[in-house]
Amino acid sequence: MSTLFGESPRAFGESAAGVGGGVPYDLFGPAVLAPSAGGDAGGGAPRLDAEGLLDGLNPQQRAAVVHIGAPLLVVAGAGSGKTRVLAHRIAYLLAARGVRPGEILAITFTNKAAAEMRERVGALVGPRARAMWVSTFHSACVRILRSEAKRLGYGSSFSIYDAADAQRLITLVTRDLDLDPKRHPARGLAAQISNLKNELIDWEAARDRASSHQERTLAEVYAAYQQRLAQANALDFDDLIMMTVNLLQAFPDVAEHYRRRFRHVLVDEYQDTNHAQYVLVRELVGQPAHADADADVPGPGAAADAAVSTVTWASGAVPPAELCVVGDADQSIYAFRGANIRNIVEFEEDFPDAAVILLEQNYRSTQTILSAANAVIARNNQRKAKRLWSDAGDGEKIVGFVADNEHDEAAFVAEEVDRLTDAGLARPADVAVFYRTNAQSRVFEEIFVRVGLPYRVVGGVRFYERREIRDLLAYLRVLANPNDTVNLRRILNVPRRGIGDRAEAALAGFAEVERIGFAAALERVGEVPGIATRSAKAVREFAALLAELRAIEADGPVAVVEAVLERTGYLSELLAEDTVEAQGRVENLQELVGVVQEFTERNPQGTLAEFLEQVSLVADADQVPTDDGSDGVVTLMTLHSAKGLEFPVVFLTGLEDGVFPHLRTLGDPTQLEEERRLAYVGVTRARSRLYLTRSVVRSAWGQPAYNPPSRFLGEVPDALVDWRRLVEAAPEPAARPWGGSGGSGPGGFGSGGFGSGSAGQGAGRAGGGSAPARKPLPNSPFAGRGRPSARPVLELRQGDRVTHDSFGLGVVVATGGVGDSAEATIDFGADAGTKRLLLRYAPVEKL
DNA sequence: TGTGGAGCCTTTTTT
DNA sequence: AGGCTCCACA
Repeated sequence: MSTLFGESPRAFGESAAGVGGGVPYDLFGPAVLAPSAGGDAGGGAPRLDAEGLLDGLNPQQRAAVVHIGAPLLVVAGAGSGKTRVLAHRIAYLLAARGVRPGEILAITFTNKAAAEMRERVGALVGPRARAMWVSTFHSACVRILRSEAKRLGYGSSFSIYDAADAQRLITLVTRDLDLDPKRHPARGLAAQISNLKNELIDWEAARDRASSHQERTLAEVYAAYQQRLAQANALDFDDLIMMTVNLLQAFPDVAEHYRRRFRHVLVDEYQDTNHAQYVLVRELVGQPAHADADADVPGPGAAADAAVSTVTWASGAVPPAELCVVGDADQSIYAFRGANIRNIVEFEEDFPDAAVILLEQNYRSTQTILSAANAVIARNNQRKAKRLWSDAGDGEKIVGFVADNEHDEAAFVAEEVDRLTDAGLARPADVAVFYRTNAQSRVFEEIFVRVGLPYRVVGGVRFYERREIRDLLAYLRVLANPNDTVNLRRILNVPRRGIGDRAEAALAGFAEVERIGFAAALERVGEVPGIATRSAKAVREFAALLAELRAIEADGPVAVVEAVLERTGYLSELLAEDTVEAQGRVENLQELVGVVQEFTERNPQGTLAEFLEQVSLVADADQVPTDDGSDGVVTLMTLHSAKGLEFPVVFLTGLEDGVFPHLRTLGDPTQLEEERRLAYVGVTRARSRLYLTRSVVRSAWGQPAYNPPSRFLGEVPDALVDWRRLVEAAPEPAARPWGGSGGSGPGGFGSGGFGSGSAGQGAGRAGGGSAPARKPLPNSPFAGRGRPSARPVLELRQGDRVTHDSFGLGVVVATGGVGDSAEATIDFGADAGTKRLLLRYAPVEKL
């Protein structure tokens, strides 16, 4: 096969250290595109021994596997073998209960989880597993929507818009509506619309319930946005779920079709479901709404309440499918994007005859690690009691380390990995480094590159979000769906071909007036008023280029991709640039061509549209390196990406109040509890060795900040931790020795330690007099830079009352940062709202 | 129409 | 510190 690059692209699994992002590993496995034929394929599967499937399971696991009938909730603590239970339950259904594979629908959140489930089930039941639907919420919905799109007025080749596409389209909409982008940032609007969709509130309902000016504007944007999506034959991520729900509710025959088909619905990570997903599951199961179901749901209003279930289930209709959900409320870490912990907490109210099985035995970690996890999570108030235990013994103590600064912290991690590998105690592949925010990965990368430690960053600047990749994909999407306006406008002048903003606006205006699509307007440039002759010529050439590319589509995805790169001049422009950066972009494109080739090899009949669909539904968590038994690489990722994984050695870094827990959550007990669950997730990823590290100084926004130790550190019992290094007392007033007297209370905040600690220190620095006792390190952000403030920075604590020159009276709800970067979140009441202010500048006085 | 610099805002986490 | 948008200029 001829490639544009001569050499065939390197396999992406082997990217060298430093290649961040990357491509998900098993995205195009044949099973993903397995024929959707129902029924019992592969009759030659091994005859399953039902009893054998129960071997090696503990009594609770066994109960979950054999449970029959009523809806089942399996509360699965971290490491309690839930994937095993799900896989065995599915196999057991086939072996002992005569269920046909086609009757099974198993839903996960990530492709990786789906792939793993598919593999585990496949190992138990053989090729018959192919006939099951084992997929993510989103792919399952896409599959349903593709076959039923016509009913919703969509073409079956609809595009899927990810968050970035959605935001772009919203920007266009706000421009059309003449909204001030400062007052109405697309990002915020996108988030709000997403929230509405997660609550199954469509634009009409949003319009009807809008009571403030803000809400009316939002509804207006929502309506216009939805109209534009329809014009582009596109659905955004949230639509995939909401539209499927709408479909099932609006067309009883469709609902019945799927209910007849799926007699067993299994849902993984149930604690992460949002309202829309919850309703989707109910609709699929066909669970009859019990008398007071509506009353039970503290939904976002009448619209959502009414949406809970339209299922009226009379005799003669399909009986409800068997439902089995698995989850752990303590690992709910996605409330910020609409996940509703209520779904799992109130499962028994939703399904009155439900059975609940609790899995508390952990097969992953040492008791030391579990005791730490239990102690931390116990501080959360609103939770059902659950204590993980293990018979694996105590194992190693947890190692604590206080670094001088973030570079020092990263160096410690690198040295420690080095030490463990030299001693034969671990391979790089056994090690994971976790942090709260993606930005924190950089320091680790710098050090790892320097010392030659192989690593891989999961997430961060994602492969599919790089500009060149998005550009190329935009071309492909336009070819697959000519109405995809957002992507068409993206590539209109990429690479530069002389079609500027002005020409674009003229085309858009013409399309609007003529009520035709943007693509159609291109074809009629001649009639567009106000367009420069030169631009019109460029547009004609561009339209011809698209036609030319479209003609190649029949030759398969690989040919199309190569043609796009060549004939658009995209590649030659990059090559001509001759910079390191451009070279990197070329390599990325090369990698994408490799992905397309791989897709084609695995799916010889695969179309461009199918390829794009796979790509759209990729997530960060899907790119975790697989352990192939080699030494592998160290994995760097955020705590969120870490869920569901396990590593023999885990470094939990950046344990500072303001970093983790994140600054934005400090003032809100509910959000703090979510942060604590995140800590719980992080700790429970570790099998045998856990490191907890923090840094005294950390540069953020180019400014050094002293952050107090994370409150979570104080929640880990002293006896479990071996502090490898503590810092002298100086920068941290002795108010709170780490691991000391229990830290702050449950959810406690500002009770002593934290407030006084940070404020006192702030005074020390800001006053310019008593600098921290520690001398700056050569590479410290302080080196050679003394920058005392012009005036002492105000010391504030939570609860302080203040007055602001323009906002008036307020109350401090949270503080963070120290010295020049000290800031406070202050609630100024109904008029001004809550503001986050940099105290160095803010005209605030303490009362 | 394209370019370059100044100034801005950013950072939560993402299916 | 870095990436992006906006504005002034070629």
